[in-house]
Amino acid sequence: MARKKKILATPEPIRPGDEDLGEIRNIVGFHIRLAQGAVYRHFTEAFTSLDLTQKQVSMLWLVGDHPQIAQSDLARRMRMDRATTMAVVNRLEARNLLERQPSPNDGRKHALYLTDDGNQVLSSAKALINQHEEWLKSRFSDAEVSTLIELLSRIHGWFPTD
Amino acid sequence: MARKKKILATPEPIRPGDEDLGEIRNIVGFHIRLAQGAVYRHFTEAFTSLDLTQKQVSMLWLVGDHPQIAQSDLARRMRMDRATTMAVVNRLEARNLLERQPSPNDGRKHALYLTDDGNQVLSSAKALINQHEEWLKSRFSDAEVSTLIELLSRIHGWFPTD
DNA sequence: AATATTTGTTAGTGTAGCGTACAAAACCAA
DNA sequence: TTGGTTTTGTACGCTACACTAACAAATATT
Repeated sequence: MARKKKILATPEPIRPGDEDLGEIRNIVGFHIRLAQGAVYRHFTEAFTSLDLTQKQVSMLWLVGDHPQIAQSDLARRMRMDRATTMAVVNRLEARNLLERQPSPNDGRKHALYLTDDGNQVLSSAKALINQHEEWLKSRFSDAEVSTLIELLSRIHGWFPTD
Repeated sequence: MARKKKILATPEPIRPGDEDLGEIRNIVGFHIRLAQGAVYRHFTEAFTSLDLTQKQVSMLWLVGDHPQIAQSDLARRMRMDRATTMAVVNRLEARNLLERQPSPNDGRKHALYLTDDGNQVLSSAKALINQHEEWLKSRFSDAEVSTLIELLSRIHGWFPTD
């Protein structure tokens, strides 16, 4: 049930001679993928104790911010399809962090809300996220962080509102 | 064997009222993940005909640029562990795009090289990558592209050499 | 009322990351 | 040179997740 994870799977350190990536170093998508990988690994390490993935935390967070949200709404905001959203919700529900109840307005929808456990876990998760983000942001100035978010937003299509 | 993929799984369009992401919009990692997702989806669509993933193309590209490279070397450059690298190499080898041969210098290593098919597929892949990158870069000025690559490099730890 | 869309759901496929364990080759230290 | 350590490739198993396809119930549309 719980993920087996004892040691962080840090990629092996770069060695002299390994640095040359050839032409591929000019491919933006390649850099995004490597950066996401690095963030993913650090995130996973940071969340070993809570045993949560990036998607799971994002989902808890969004449900916490928007109680009674429907799965389809969650899926749109997280840019996932319904089937994948189902799987993540199922996992969180199985761990009693989140529950489904029928929506009063629309019989097709299920309203999602956090359980007491879910709220507690979300609080801990937010604390860990702050540490994780500090690790991530420590290499940038505030202006660079804003720039990075702005540039990334142009790719994924959502624009920061402040 | 071949992936079944007929229709791009574009996430459903954002609706009025969906835009509010709450506090999570300030999390850099969240934006990186969404951006990677958007790039991944466009990449997958672009590579439907060749039936290749981002990792598979990156691997073909690196092997093409560095013939006789060992798996462990590939893994380091792509920042993957050996087990995952094995899986990707196995898939490419099963499709006759890439082959292993014993390394003359080091009996432990296997030298990787592209087959004729692999070279041909890589050429097509590079053409598609150019189109894909155009799609990605079209929203940025040249200076912004450089900035983005530079900022992402600080995360994944590799610095562009030009 | 008939038709179309939305939503949740299940089932199945493919890709990927990681832990663990093992064997062979290479390297290093005494 | 022997004996311990490291590197490399490999196999097995588990988890996460993106996607397709298909279905039923509820709702919207015409």
